[in-house]
Amino acid sequence: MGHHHGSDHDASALDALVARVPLFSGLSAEQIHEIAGRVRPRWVPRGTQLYGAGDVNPYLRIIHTGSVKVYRIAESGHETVIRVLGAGEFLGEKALISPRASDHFAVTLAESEICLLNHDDIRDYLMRYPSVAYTMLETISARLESTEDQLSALAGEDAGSRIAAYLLSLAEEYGRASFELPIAKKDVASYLGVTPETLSRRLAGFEEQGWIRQQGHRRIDLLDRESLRRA
Amino acid sequence: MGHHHGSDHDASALDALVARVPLFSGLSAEQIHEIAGRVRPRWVPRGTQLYGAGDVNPYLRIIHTGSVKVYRIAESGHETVIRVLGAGEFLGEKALISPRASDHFAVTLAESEICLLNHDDIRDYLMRYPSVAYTMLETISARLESTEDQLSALAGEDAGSRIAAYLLSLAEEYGRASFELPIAKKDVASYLGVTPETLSRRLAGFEEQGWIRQQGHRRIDLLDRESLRRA
DNA sequence: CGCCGCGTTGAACTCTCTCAACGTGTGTGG
DNA sequence: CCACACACGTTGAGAGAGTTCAACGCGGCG
Repeated sequence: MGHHHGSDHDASALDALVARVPLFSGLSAEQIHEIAGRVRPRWVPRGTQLYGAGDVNPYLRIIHTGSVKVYRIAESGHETVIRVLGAGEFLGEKALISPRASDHFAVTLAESEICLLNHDDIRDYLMRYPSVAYTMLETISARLESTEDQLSALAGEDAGSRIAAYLLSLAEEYGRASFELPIAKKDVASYLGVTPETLSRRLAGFEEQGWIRQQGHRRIDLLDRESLRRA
Repeated sequence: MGHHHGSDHDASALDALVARVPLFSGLSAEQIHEIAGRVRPRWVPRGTQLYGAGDVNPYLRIIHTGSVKVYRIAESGHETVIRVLGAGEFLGEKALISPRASDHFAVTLAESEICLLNHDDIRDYLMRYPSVAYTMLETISARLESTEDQLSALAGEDAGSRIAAYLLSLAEEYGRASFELPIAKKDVASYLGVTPETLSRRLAGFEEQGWIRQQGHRRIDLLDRESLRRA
């Protein structure tokens, strides 16, 4: 949409940008303005690696538009997608709290507008504004729960169940039975702890059963949610 | 050791108990005393279920002595041990932050002295004492990282590697090559995402290779860490 | 328009689970 | 204090789900 790659916001637009970030939702206009003064928004092209394992990362990153894939690479070389973050979400908080070298990777999945916040600044806000700390606690806690969900599903459910559950959760999130996968199938596969081949075969199986319909490589229609739920 | 099951602490002993909790390590003596006044320590027998899925849990629990196993049960019925908490650690914070019904279980693995803190009180401390919020953030963030570790290991490493890595992490934690498993083998198996049979076979294999030695059902000596690391 | 990465399909393999039987130790009650 | 019981742990054999390796078609980005 014709954005320049750089800071093309004037001061009030920047305030508005910061005000839309859930992490700062409890703050007053003055406090928002203070933070906006410390913030550096950047347009980042698709496919950019924000950081990798071993990097020291003195920034908290806030995603205004676009999306970011966070993943790990096990010693065996296997890549696991941990989560995908979208507009309003942040990443890089781990280094803020326990400043060891990061062991995960982050890459943009689409062109994204991302703000960088200095760790020292954020730590200052955490101490001065309890609502910021509390909101961050809420967010991290929700991530922990979701990661625990993935873990117990991986340990306890078979591939078909995990895939079906994932489709149902997408449908619920979008409020529709027809939707596009938010990430490439290979990333879905990694996120669900299966190989792309297995994902492909299971989806083909679901389609054969008449439970879903696939159009192109991304669009999926759920035709029989009840059967999927029982899968 | 002859403890009564009930509150057998006098006021100053209670202060000392609270002062030893890492969550409150940043607070002054007066602030500790204030919290101690709100706290109810309890002796809980081994094997007691603290809460289960579906329970609404208006308490943050702090473990003074003993240990607690936190686990989930997947829809398939499969039990997954998420983590084991020991002295100084807390549980029940999820309900505090997003008060939905809990979907996990907690049970004491040994007789434990546990404090109950009202959610309303804790929320109050979080807002008034930034160091409490910050320490909680540190803790939850470390748990998130450890859960992500489990997840990527489960998705990317085979059973032998996970077991070897677990043994090595125990040795590092204790600072010795000889140690006792902190939990029963069946719980270790669940934590590592394998069946007890597989764990037993792999440990027997390690022993056959001369990498470890088992004594009784709990004690393990690491004889060749380098080989374990390569497993 | 060309190319590379993604997705799909097939076939063989293997790791782990499942089911079953047996041994062991720990805690409890007589 | 001993006997028993039950949960835990071990070992064996068999089955199955998912992976791996390979080839091919397609489509989207440059």
